This record gives sequence, structure tokens and C-alpha cells, in this order.
Amino acid sequence: MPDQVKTGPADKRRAILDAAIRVFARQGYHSTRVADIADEAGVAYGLVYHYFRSKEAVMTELFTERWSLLLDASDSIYEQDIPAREKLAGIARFIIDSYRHDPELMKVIIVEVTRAANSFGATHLPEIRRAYDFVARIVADGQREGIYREEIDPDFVGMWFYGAIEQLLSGWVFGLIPATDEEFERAGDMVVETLCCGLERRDGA
Amino acid sequence: MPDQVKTGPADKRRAILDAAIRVFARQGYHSTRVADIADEAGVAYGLVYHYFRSKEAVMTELFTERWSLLLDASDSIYEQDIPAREKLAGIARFIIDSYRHDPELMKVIIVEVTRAANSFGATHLPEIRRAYDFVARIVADGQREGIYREEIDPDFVGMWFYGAIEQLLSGWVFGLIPATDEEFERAGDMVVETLCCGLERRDGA
Amino acid sequence: MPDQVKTGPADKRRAILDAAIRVFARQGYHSTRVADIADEAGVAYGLVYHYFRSKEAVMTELFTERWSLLLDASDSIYEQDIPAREKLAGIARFIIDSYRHDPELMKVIIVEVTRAANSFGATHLPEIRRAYDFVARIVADGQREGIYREEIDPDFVGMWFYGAIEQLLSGWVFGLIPATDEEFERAGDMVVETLCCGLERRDGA
Amino acid sequence: MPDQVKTGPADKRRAILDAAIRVFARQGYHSTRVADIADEAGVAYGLVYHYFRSKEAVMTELFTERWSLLLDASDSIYEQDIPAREKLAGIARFIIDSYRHDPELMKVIIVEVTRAANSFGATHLPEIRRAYDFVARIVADGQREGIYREEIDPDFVGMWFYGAIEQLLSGWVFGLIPATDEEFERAGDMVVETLCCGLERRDGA
DNA sequence: GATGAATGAGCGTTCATTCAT
DNA sequence: AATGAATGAACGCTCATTCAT
Repeated sequence: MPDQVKTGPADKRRAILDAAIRVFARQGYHSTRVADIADEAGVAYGLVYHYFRSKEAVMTELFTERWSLLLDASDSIYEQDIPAREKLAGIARFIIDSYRHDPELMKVIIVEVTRAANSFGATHLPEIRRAYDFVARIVADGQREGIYREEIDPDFVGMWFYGAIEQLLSGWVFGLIPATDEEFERAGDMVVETLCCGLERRDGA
Repeated sequence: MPDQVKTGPADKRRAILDAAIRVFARQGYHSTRVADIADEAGVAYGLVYHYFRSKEAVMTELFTERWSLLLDASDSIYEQDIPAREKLAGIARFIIDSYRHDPELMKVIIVEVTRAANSFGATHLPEIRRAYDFVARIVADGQREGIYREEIDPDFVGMWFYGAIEQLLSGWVFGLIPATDEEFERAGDMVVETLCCGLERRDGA
Repeated sequence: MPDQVKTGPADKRRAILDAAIRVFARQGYHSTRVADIADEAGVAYGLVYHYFRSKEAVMTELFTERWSLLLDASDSIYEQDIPAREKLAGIARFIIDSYRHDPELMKVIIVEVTRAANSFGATHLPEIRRAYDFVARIVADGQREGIYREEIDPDFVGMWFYGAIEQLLSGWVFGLIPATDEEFERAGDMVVETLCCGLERRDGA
Repeated sequence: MPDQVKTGPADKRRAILDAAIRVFARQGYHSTRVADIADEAGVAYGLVYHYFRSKEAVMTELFTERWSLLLDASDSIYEQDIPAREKLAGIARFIIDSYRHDPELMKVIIVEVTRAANSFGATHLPEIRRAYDFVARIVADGQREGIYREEIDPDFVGMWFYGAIEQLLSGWVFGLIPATDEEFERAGDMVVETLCCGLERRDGA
């Protein structure tokens, strides 16, 4: 199948996953029929069920595949010997780059999993929390080092951080804010800069 | 309740709305059958359709009812002659108080509308953006007054602000972070404090 | 209610019937809700059920009211001492005049009763047949007098006659054929003339 | 059946259509539930929707399937080099034979489509008119040849013709007139004979 | 007589999933 | 592996009818 995008020869399983990304991104999970995925993949209806136990299993695989990359990246960033602010910026950049690289998949993950607290969000809560925790740990470390204020709850910051970045991605996804290359470059740093230094001008700056 | 559209003894319409809040909060919109709402309200199935055009119309009324309170509050806060940071804190506090006062309704609004970009979120985008805009305008005013840094895009801040606060509410709703009275008191100020002053300790402070 | 058409003062029952004619004509019986009738009559929902046992009862009254006029007219025409052809022409003319006088009611009767063999047609079959029978009896009389051919079954002619005329009315109702005053004048005679004398030119005529 | 779209062993699609004929004939379209069709076909509920978009689509297929046969037959009869009266008789006979051969299907078509001007009749008006037109054209040709009287509007005759024949079929369907083989044989000729030559005895006959 | 809120059975349609081939 | 026909539970919505006032 030479016209199959980014799949090995006859890798129908991969074709189904990739098709699912496109269809979920286009229609949303709930409005996507299993038939839509099969059609988009150019594959027989039943084959989806040959490779996946259910429609939900397809979504889960998509999420897990990507989220584990984020967790791995967070972990390796966390382990690096760099300032806390660099670490936070690294995570923000990783998320935003993920979006730039594969906006459809990230749209699906943000919209259908991370922010869908009543469906997939509930199911994958533990993995989602692990991502928040990296941020919280970075902040806690910073507090121990004395560079961050102690009255701020690190867990709050973890949520704050992801809440803000996901909202940004949502804004791009739905066209609420301009999605240019330049914006992408600045956005992550801007979030981190604001989070760390605040909105207010420093005295004498 | 003089500002209520229709009220009276045995106001079944209100009973249906209140029941819908409970059921939507408990099961989520998609898992809620119209029959569940009717049962919860102790009312005949068809009466839901006597008062509302569809299940979606019930949700829409719930959202609009509450969101307009937020917009009104935002407006009156915005018009006050107080420092920008007070205004932001006022909005944050209003949202959090709304949650404390009626957590089920706020859960429904956050989870099913505000963060459900593929369903109700899309439908109510204009109203949702209006809320973000108040924050953006406060920030822009602050920039004009010279107290806020100019390199930060006010629209971005509008999104972060809501992203962060909604994530906080989500955290409470789903038990990710402790939801004590004390936390509620501090949370709004903490978000605003962090947003305005940053995480880092002020030099010499 | 001075703006009520052809009703005595506050004759709500009549108003409901007249409204029903308009709504049935406009939307058809099946697509008409009881609420539509009440709205059209400017009357409360429940009042329809105060005066009529059911939606069907409204239709039945409409039909019976009019059909009995046709039966009476047929009867008096039948009793007259005029040639058979005049009698047939009289009946045809009566039907067509009924349509000219009150096209909406006749539309309802033809479309929803007379030709709706699975619903009202079945219910009112006896009355409908009585109308056919007048035609059959006229033909049978004609046969006895020797002016009509004997090999034609009078009952067949009864059906033929009504089938043809109702089709004509249907044609007018649905715009298949032009519905001008002139057409109305000629149509009845044309049917009878054709029925009696045939399409073919008489030798030497 | 070489002209059948899809046929084969265990043709469930065909089974559904055949079942629909029986159930529509028995209960009428409106009183038929999709479940009735599935049950009658001995097939799962959902399979009806696998093969047909809606209940209406089933009816439409039934009608189109049969009506196109009538149009084809009318066309080939029209093209033949035979007297006008033969052509009319040919069409009448075709319709009546269709009824003899498959009374249930014809009942459905006549009762639910052809004479249901407010539902299917409206939808299929163009095809229905095409049938009337063949008759009109035969009459018009006859007028041009000088054998038919010119004061009769051919379009009117098209409607009478079908009105009369359909009424006859209705009479058989609902037992208003005897439906014996002998009657069937005579009926078509009687309609045409009456239409062409009229009821009255020819002078000197 | 008049109102319109209240009832609830009924039905068309969808679609995830299973299964025979 | 691959196909797509077959299954049937589930659900939103309609609307004739009833009833309390």
C-alpha cells in the first residue's frame, strides 16, 4: 500500500491508529463511529476489532503512547542538573513542541482525555497526575533550595501550570488565539516567566 | 428570589433544573438519561420536554444562568476603582465562592461546558470568551498604567488565569487536592499572588 | 371575538372545527398536533378535549358534517324527474361546487378520508359507499330504461365516477392541473359527458 | 431474475423487502413498526437499518421497483403501432395484472403512495405524473388522428383513467366489489370501453 | 366553560460489538 | 489476517390524552 502515510508495508494496525487520530481530532471521540475509523484507514470494519478490544481501547492506546513520552521527557528533564526555571521551561517547551509536531494527536489528548474529566480523564487520572507531580516536585525542590516562596503549595502550582498550558493549547486548537510559529516559540517561556517572576514589573527594572 | 424568571409553589420547572444539576454532576451529561432527570425531580418524563426543548436545552439554561452571574460580577468588579490585582483576586474569589456555594453546578459547568471544547464549549464559546476578556482588559489596563510588564500578551493571561482556576476546581471536584474551607480561602489569592508576583522570592523580601 | 370567521359570538366549538379544517388542509391529519388546532383556533389546549373526545373525533365531525350534505344532495337529485345524465351531472357539479366553495374542507375530506383507505376511509366506508350507490342506482335505472348498456356493472361505474372526480380534485389541490373558474365550470360536465358518451367521436357527429 | 439488483442465497435484503410488503399491506405504513418488518423477515432489528436508511426508504424502494415496471410497460405499449384504445386497454390490463400477480404490493403502492397525496404521494409525484402522461399522450394522439373528440382535455383523461382504475383496485382491496378472476378479466376492458365509447347505447345498437 | 400543566407509552434510529466465512 | 453482515440494547423525543384548578 504505497499510499499509506507513515506506516510500514501493510501495517494495518498502525493505519488504524493514525486514522483514529485524524477522525477523533476532526469529529471528537463521541461523534466518531468505529466505521469512520475503518473508512479513514481504508480497512474493513471488523479489523478494528481484530486489533483493538473496543473503540475506547484505540483511544487509550493513542493517549498512553503519547503521554508516556511526556512522562519520560519530564523525568529526564527533572533529573538534569539545571535551575528549576529551566526545568519548567523544558517541560512547557516539550508540550508545545508536541503540539507543533502533531497537532491532531495533541488536540485529541487534551480535549478528549486530559480535560474530559468524566470519561477518559477519570480513567487515566493516575498517569495524568504523574505529569503534574513532576512540576510539583520541581517547585518543592525550588522551595527547599530557598529560591521559591514557601507559602505556595507545590501541588497547586502543578495544576496551575498544566491548566494554563492546556488552556493555551485549547486556544490554538480552537482558533481563540493566533497560532503562528513565533507565538509557539514565545508561549512556553512566557508562561514560565510569568509563573516564576510574576506579572508585575520588578522594582527598578 | 426576585430575579428568578419563574418561581412559585411547586415550581416543577425549577425542580427539573435542580435535579439536572445533581444528575449531571453525578453521572456526567452524556451518561445522563432524560429519564434520570425526571426521576430525580420526581416528575413525569414528558414534563422535561414540556419545559425544555431538549436535554441540551436544560444544560444550556444551567450554564447560561450561572455564567451570566459571573459576567455580571466580572463587569462590576472591572468597573470598580481598585488596583488591578484586587480585581483579579475579586474574580478568582467569585469563581471559587460559586464553587463553594454550589459545587455540583460549578462542576457541571466546568466539566461539561467550559472544558468540553467539542460539545458545549464550542456552542458557548462567545460567552466563555467574554469572561476571559475581562481578565485580559484588567491586565491591559495594568500595562497601560505601567504596573504590568508589557511583553506579556493580555489575552494569554486571560486564558492562563481561567485555565489555572478551572484546573484547581477540577482538582477539588475529583479529589486531586484537598478541598477544605481553608484551602478555598487561600486558593484564589494564591493564584493571583503567583500570577502577579511570581513564584520567586523577591530579592531581600 | 369579532375577528372570528363564520362563528357566532364565542362559539369556541365552531372555532375549533374551522381551525381544524385549516390545519388539516395545510399539514395533513397525521402531521397535525392537537396543539396546532388549539393554537389556530386561539383556544386553550384542553378545550379541544372538552368539546371532542379525541383528535379523530374532530376529523370525523368534519367529514360527517360535509358528507351528509353530499348524501342529501345526491338523494334529492336522485329523486328528481330528470334524465340520468342530468342526475350524474348534478352530483358532479355538487362535488365540484363544494370544492370551489370550501377547498380546504374538501381537500381534507378527499385526501384524509375518502382516499385514505387505511385510516378514516375504513372507518367511514359505509357512508362513502352510500354516495357511490347513488351513482350506481342512477346507472341501473338508466339500464332498465334502456338508455345505458347492460354489460356495464353499475357498481363499477359508481367507483369509476368517484375515482375520476376525486382524482380531478386531487389534481387541483396539488396543482397538477390548472384550477381556474373556467376549468371548474367545464370539468364536471366533461367527466359526465365522457362517461356517458365516450371519448370517441360519434359517427357523423 | 437477471434484472434484480442483488440476489443470492439467504438474501436478507430481499427478505426484508418482501416482509415489508406483507406488513405494510396488513397494517398500513403508519401502523407498521420497524420491529414488525424485522420480525416478519425473521431478521434482527438492526439489519433493516443495515440495508435501508430508514423505514421510508424501504417503502420508497418498494414503490420505485414496481412503478418503474409500470412506466416501462407504458412506454413500450405507447410505442406500439396499435389503435389508441388498445393502448389504453394494454395499460389498464397491465395494472390489473400487477394486482392479480401481487395484490399485497399493489395494495401498498395504491393505498400508501399513489393515493396518499400528503405523504409518499407528494414525494413521488413526478414519477406518478409520468404514468398519467402516457395516457394523456395516447389521447392527444387520438385527437390528432381525429378519432377522439377535441374538447376533452387529455390531461384530464389521464387523471380520470388512473382515478377510475385505482378506485377499482381499492374496491377489490377493501372488498367493496367482488374480486373474482372473471371480474379481473373484464374490469380493465370495461373501464376502457366506457371511457372510449361511453355508457350510452349507440344509436341503432 | 376554560386553561395548560402533567403524564407516560411508544417509536424511529444509532452504533458498539459479535460472528460466520 | 481480513471482511462486512448480523445483532439488539439503548435513548432522545413526540404527542394524544388526562386532570387539577
